[in-house]
Amino acid sequence: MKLSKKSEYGLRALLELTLVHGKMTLQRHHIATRQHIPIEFLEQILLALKRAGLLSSRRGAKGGYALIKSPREITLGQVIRILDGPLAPIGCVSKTAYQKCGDCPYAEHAQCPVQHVMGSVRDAIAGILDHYTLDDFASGHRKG
Amino acid sequence: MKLSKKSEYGLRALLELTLVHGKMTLQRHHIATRQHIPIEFLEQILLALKRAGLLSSRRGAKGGYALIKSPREITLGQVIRILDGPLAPIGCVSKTAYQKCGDCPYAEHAQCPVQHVMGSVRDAIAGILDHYTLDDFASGHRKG
DNA sequence: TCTATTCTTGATTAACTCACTCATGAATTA
DNA sequence: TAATTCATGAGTGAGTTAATCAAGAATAGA
Repeated sequence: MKLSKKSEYGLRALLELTLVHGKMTLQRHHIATRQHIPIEFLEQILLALKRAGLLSSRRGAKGGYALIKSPREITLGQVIRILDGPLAPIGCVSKTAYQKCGDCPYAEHAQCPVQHVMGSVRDAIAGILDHYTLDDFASGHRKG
Repeated sequence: MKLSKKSEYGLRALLELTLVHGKMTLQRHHIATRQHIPIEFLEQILLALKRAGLLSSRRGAKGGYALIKSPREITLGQVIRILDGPLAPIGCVSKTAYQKCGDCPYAEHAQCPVQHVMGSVRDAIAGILDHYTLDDFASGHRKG
């Protein structure tokens, strides 16, 4: 049930970008220095977030990265799905990337007890992360 | 945020043992066949659960495995912690295996936003898995 | 245009974990 | 004593994680 370094770094990078949103862009080395992230690894992460449509970037002197959308429109769930894949603990209960389990003897007719519990775990995780925006994240407050 | 095959198999094996609890023991090949689990891998899992005090075993002809405790006293949270380690998505919010994060710029004084959200994710996961017993699991019903 | 700066792409890597598999040994029953 | 079953520890191949490296393309300013 682990969050990867990739996602953790990604969230911390987005936090920096959220704090300056609307005011300025940030270069990778600024983000890397402030958040103690290895710069080349950070790059991969920022590019993945760019490809997913969350960030814009400019090359060259005075280049940098910026949030494209409002921090209120981006949830942590979205970010983690981009960087780590589905939130569900097991493929057969994922709503964004369902995969039926090959070896489960209960198969698809879903009397599977594992599927049942893990379904509620998935809902609990997604219930939090899909309602927690970058804005909430930056202000450090929880949403009701 | 994934559940390993090891834990999944472990839960399915315990399900079989729960169904016959108090009545008989089961041999690894029975469990393996019924639940489609590779037998040598299953063995490792059963032994880990034995070492953790959940199962008893007997060798030789008529040997087998059995639950030591009542299925009402064993939670899925316990099982997954034995086989997969802590439930928490990140070490610094684990209650059973806390580890402070080395590179986080917010360090221990816990104004860390990542720590904050992941803390609630941990609580949500543990809230479900630590209250869901093998008994609930076998009856396929959720606890209120 | 030239140069320095910065993002972009793709390849490569070491270390680790996952999901087994194998070989050998020890206990139990018949 | 022979067959059966659990017990232990080592080994393995594939895949993932967390980077690292090298070379290229866009931009700004001189």
